Amino acid sequence: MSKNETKSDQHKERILNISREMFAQNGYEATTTRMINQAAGTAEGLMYYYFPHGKHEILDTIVHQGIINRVSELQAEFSECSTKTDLEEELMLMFDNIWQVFQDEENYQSFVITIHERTLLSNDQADWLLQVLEGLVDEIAKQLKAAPVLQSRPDSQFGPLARVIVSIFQKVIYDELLIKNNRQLTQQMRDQIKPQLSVVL
Amino acid sequence: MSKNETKSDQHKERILNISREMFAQNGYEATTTRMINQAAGTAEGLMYYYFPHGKHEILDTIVHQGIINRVSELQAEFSECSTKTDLEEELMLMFDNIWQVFQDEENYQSFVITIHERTLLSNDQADWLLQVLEGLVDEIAKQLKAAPVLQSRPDSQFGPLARVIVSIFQKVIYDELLIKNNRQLTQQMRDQIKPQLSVVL
DNA sequence: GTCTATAAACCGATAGAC
DNA sequence: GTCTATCGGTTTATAGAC
Repeated sequence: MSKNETKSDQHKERILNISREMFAQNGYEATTTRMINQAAGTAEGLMYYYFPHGKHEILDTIVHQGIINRVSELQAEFSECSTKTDLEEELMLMFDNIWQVFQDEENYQSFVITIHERTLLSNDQADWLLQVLEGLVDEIAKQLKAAPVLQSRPDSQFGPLARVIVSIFQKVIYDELLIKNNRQLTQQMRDQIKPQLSVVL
Repeated sequence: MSKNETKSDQHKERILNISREMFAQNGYEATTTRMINQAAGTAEGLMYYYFPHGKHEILDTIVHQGIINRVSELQAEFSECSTKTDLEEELMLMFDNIWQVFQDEENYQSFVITIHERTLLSNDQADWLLQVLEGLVDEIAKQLKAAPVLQSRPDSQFGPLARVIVSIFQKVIYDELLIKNNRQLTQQMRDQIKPQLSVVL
C-alpha cells in the first residue's frame, strides 16, 4: 500500500511472493514452511512473527489479494463497430486482453491456487473468481448494447449473448491453464474462438 | 472387471474407493496413508502389497479410471427436432444428462482430483478430460447436422456451433462444481442456460 | 525484528511373523 | 495375503537469546 516500505514489510512481502509462487507450482500441502523460509532467505521463526497463525494464514492472505482489481479494469469499446467483422475483431482484442491478465505471474498464481486449493478455502474466498466473471459479463453486455451493428436486436438478448461470449472465452482459458498447463497464446486458440464468435453474433 | 472377485481384490478396491473419496474431499497430500488404511479397515503394510510404489500409485490408478467411458456414452437425438423450441428442449435434456454423470460419486471424484492434483499428473493423465469434451463437441455437431430445423445453415457452422454449446455447458459445470462447490442442479442454472441456447440457435 | 535450536507429532515406507 | 511394530526422516510450531 504505502510507497516507502520499511525493511520489515519487505520481508513480509518476500514471504508472500515466494509462497504464492511455490503454492501455485507444487501445491499448498507439498510446500513446506522450510522451503519457503529457505527460498525467502529468512529464518525459521520469523514467519510466525508476520503470520502468527502459521502457514494457512499465508494462504488466506494470498487468496485475499486476488486478481479482482485488474480484471475489473478490463474495458471494451464497441460503440464504433458498424459491421459484424468490426465487432468480432474487437471481441478478439478483448480476449487477448483477458489472456494478458494471466500473463502476470501474480494473477496467474492466485487463480491457480484458488482452484487447486478450493477444499481449503471458504465459499467467500473462492467467490472473487465468480465476481470477476460476472463483472465481465456485465461489461460485455453493456458494450454490446452500444454497438451500432446490433441495434436491431431486442434488449433482452444482450445479457444471454454476453454470457455466451464469456463462456467461449472461459472454456479456452480453463482448458489451457488448468488442463493443458499451457500459458502460451497460440494461433490455434484464436482460430478456434473466431468462428464461434462469428456464429453467435 | 471379473464378476467373481476374490477377497483380495475386494481389499484392493476398498483402498481405491476410500482413497478416491478422501483425495477428492481433502486433497492428495493432506490425505495420509494411515487415514486411508484406517478408513479401509486394512493394516498398514497391506497397502504396499497392492500398490508397491506407494501412495502415488494409488493416485495414478484412480486417475487412470477416469469418467471417459461413461461420458462418451452420452448420446443425443435431434433428428426429429422440427422447431427451434424442440431443439432447445432436447439440448436442455442433454445438459441434464451431463450433469447427471457428475452425480455419480466416482465420476465426480475423478474429475475433481484430476483438476486439483493437476501438478502431480502428466499431460497424458489430464488429457482424458479434454478428450471427453472433444467427444461431446463431435457428438453435438453430428446431431445438429441431422436436425431438420437447422437444414438451412451452411455445413461449416455446425462445428463452431457445437463448440459454443459445450462452452455454455462447461462454464456452468465448472462454476458450480469447482468454485461454488455445489452439486445440486437448480432451476436458476437451467434458467440461465436456456436463453443462451435460444440466442445462439 | 531477527535469529538458532529444538520440541512434539506425524509422515511414508519397510521388516518380518504368521 | 494380512498382520504388527517400528525405522528414519520430516513436519509445523515454539522457546528463548540477541
